[in-house]
Amino acid sequence: MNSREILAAINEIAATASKNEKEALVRKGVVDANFCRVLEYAYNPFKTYGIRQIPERTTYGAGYFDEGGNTFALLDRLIARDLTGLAARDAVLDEINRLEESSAELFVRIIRKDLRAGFSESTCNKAKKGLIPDFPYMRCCLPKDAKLSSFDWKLGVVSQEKADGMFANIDREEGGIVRITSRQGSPFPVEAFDKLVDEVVERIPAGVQMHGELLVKREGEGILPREIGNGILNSVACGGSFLANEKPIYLVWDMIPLNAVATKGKCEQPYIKRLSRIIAVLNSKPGTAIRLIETKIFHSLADAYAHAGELMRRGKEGTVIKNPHAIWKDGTSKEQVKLKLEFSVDLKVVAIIPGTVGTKTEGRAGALACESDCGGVRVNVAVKNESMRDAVDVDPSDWVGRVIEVVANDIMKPSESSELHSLFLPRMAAPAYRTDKTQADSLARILAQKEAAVFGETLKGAA
DNA sequence: CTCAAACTATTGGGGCAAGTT
DNA sequence: AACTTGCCCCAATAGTTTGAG
Repeated sequence: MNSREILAAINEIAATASKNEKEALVRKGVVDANFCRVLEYAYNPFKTYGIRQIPERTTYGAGYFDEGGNTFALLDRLIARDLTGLAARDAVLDEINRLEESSAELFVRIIRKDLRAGFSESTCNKAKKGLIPDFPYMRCCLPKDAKLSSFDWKLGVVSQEKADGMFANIDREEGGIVRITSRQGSPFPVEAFDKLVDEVVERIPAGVQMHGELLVKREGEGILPREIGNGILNSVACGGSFLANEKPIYLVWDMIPLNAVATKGKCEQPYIKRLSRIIAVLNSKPGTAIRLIETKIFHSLADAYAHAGELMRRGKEGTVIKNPHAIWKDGTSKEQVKLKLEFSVDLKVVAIIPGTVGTKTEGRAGALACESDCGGVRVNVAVKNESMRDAVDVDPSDWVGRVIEVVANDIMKPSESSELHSLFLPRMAAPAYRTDKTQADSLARILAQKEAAVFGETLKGAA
């Protein structure tokens, strides 16, 4: 297929509502090498182009991909950051101008990493196994999606700190190779983690993958807060290194055989058994960089909530509780549940933020810019749902000045990037503004709301 | 026929590095 | 030197189809 035919095929998939039919069409497409290549360049997470503001076409060409030009070679140069900044923008504009309309559209969709056809990486891999690299990961659910009463409270439910750092897999392969990777599969440079790697080789049996949280410890200051620690880890991930007085700490909570690490993979051994093994492994040889995350066993939900409350009062995010029988699987588990801080506040809408260019909300309302009564807190909150988006678009002025209820998980203090307070994970409580209230909360009241939520968890736990 | 699982798509904040002005 | 952009991490939630019970 040439690039014009490929866009036609993609648009046909976009026009098909049924997921099964989409998959069937993708299956038909992947027999073509060029079609595969388009999927790969669009959805392989390691192929990124370093350019978000894509220039507008200035002339109309007639070319196709790799006919009269070299589209994939250009994409490769962008991936390699051989072309960046204005040079990248110029080269992309030249290519858009060289291509005929459909091909140019396809080219732009690839750079945006979104073919806009209602299918993505997992459908690609169903159609052609291994086409897009993916990284097995078990997610927690929230209490509203779990059946906490079915947990084996009699045997004991595991309650662990929800560490506030950076998730990492550590693989110890049979050959002795150690790999540290992020949730998105990007490798951390092991050279920077030499002491941790030594400890893995020394203490951890071959053929396993551990799951845990990377934190940074600084001499005299202890474990650094998320923003600082993750900043250092981001820098190390980009080729930097730890200072002499800084060292990575790995708080581990799971260990599975490497052969379970696969798309839709499973490890049927119950969590309580995996946990015992981690404890046995760590106890058999001493070390300081790899530690079991804070772990307790409880026999009632009230006690589990009390533990979450205790950690929140220590400034932590909360806990994750796990059914002792929970298996490990790639996907969202209903047997491990996040208990974390959440509170709601009232904010005033000060402006409408437009939706992202290139998405279905382009040219429509995307989010509401909100402020506290005193102006000390400022945060953008996504439009709740489509009917609300319709309402905002019909009469934006009706929304500005209104008060909305916003649920959030934390308050971000002023920083280098913002002189105001902000909220972490803000979302609207309901798809409507409040009709009973015209005054927003002040910063002081918002801080108090958060404190009340922390205290409230304790009360709930004690009840 | 109902409900939950699976998947895709939209939105949020903070910090770093590299590019731009 | 100051500012901007892109990208990494951390997510929650909506809306759809599908398939299990």
